Amino acid sequence: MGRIKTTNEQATRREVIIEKAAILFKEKGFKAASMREIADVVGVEAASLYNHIKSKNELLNIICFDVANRYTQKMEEVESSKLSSLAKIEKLLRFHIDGMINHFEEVYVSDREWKHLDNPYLSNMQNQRRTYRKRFAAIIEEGVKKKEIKKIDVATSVLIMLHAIGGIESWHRSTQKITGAALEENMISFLIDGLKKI
Amino acid sequence: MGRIKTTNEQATRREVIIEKAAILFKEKGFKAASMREIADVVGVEAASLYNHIKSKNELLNIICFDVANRYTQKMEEVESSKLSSLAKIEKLLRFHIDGMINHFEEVYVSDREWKHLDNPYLSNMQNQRRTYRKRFAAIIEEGVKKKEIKKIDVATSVLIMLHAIGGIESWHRSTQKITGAALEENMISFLIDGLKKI
DNA sequence: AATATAACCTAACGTTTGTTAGCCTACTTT
DNA sequence: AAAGTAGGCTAACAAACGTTAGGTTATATT
Repeated sequence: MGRIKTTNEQATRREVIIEKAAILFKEKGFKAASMREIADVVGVEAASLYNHIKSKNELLNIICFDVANRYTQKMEEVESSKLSSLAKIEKLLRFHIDGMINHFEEVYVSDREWKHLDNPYLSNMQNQRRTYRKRFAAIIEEGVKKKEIKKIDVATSVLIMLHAIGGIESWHRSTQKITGAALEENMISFLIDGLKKI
Repeated sequence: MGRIKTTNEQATRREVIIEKAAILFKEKGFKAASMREIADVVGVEAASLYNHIKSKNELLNIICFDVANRYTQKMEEVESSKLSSLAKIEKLLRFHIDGMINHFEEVYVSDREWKHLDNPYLSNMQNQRRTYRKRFAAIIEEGVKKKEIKKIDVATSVLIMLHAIGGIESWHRSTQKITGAALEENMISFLIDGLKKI
């Protein structure tokens, strides 16, 4: 069929495959997307993919942990900063929103398809997600204690915030899109206002 | 293996199959859940399922449209009521939350697996979802115009509200659960406060 | 120009998938 | 008790899946 074309940004053919896989996983789901389909999009026979990757599941591993590691790193950065609790939450939210806007496929796949990871990656991811939510909750908790944030149920707010951002998916699909920047401001003002003392 | 046992609530064996399928679709996703697994849970051989249903996809159809029709019906009921816009939104939100708490599997599957419907059901569902969001947005829009709701970007609020409720999934998984009723009140106060004029 | 290696191909494998055909058995109705 | 039917079984199917083996071509290195 021909060789895999690498653009300037994508150094290796491996990265091209991962990128195309992420798009397909997002559109059809991990299980429904086949290696033959990925190969088609890449412009190559299915067997040829195995010169660059070990397995279909490795593709999912890479995508999921790329995202998860970025999130963990950001959390560490934010935690060790000297910002107010409210400002910390805002920073994390903006990071999430930015991720959903600019690395949509990866983030979307990581969020919805991680269940199909196999061990030990699966339990690893479960831990990482649980830990992340706890650290997120701890920041809100601290804000409430310091009276920077109004008294709310912490667990419920975490749940709302982290999932609300998933809604950006429908922004991607919408025909009359407002700009990404505008969306970010709208979301922040809705979510952060929900935490502010009046 | 033995016959399918029907409890008092579940009139038909068909309904038992659908219920078990919904649980499995939720846990593994539609594509990853096999007819043989469903059969196992039901306590029967895979081939026997076809005495009660036409196909695997029919199971998904039933689950998805059961939910979608309930939502459409509720929307009609709310639209034709004489409530304020804010009260209408609250009623719809409470309905969503209640659905996520008390009909978790069905609602979850309907929301995340509808992409695997096949035509004409797929386009039907896409229309129904688009329409629902539009009607939801129209209520907020009206509330803003009548100055019952504070000036916000309507599209963004719809997106946040409808997806935030999806977060109840993580409430189900959490070990130290607050009660469903408490969760409902917490969510409502967060989301509705985001719409109220101060 | 000769050689080494990376990248691709075809062909095939063993599984798993949804589904059908044909038969047997438990229950219901008469 | 006899007959009818609903619900189950085994066996098998064709298609699709992820993946491997082994050979061929293109590119890079010497």
